[in-house]
Amino acid sequence: MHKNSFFEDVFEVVRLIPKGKISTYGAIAEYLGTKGAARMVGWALNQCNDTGKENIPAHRVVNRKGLLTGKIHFRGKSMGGLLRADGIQISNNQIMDFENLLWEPRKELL
DNA sequence: AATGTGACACAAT
DNA sequence: TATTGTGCCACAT
Repeated sequence: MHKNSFFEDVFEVVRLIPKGKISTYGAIAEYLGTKGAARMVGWALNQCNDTGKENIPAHRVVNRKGLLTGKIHFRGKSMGGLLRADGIQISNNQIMDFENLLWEPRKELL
């Protein structure tokens, strides 16, 4: 069952984030059973910039405070713009109503 | 095989 | 309350 690498697991979970919702690095790492690998989740998502992984809504993953810490790593379109396209409101790199929009795979995918 | 890295998370100050 | 420092784990080199 561990055929997929950690990165691929991350991609798979991120792909499941519904439009209009967002998740966090820590929540995803925790769901994958490696709670301490939150940083690794971000690094994995960095690979999303590569062609072929454009289906992955990396913009829906933020840190646990709802801050768009990863926006600087986006090439081309801005992270905030993509989130707004999902109907999410942003103010000063902070997702509005963050807690209400949070999608935790640990709960949702159970 | 060992060391370095990183889009985090948390505790201590 | 805001900063700072440390842990953390899987991947890259």
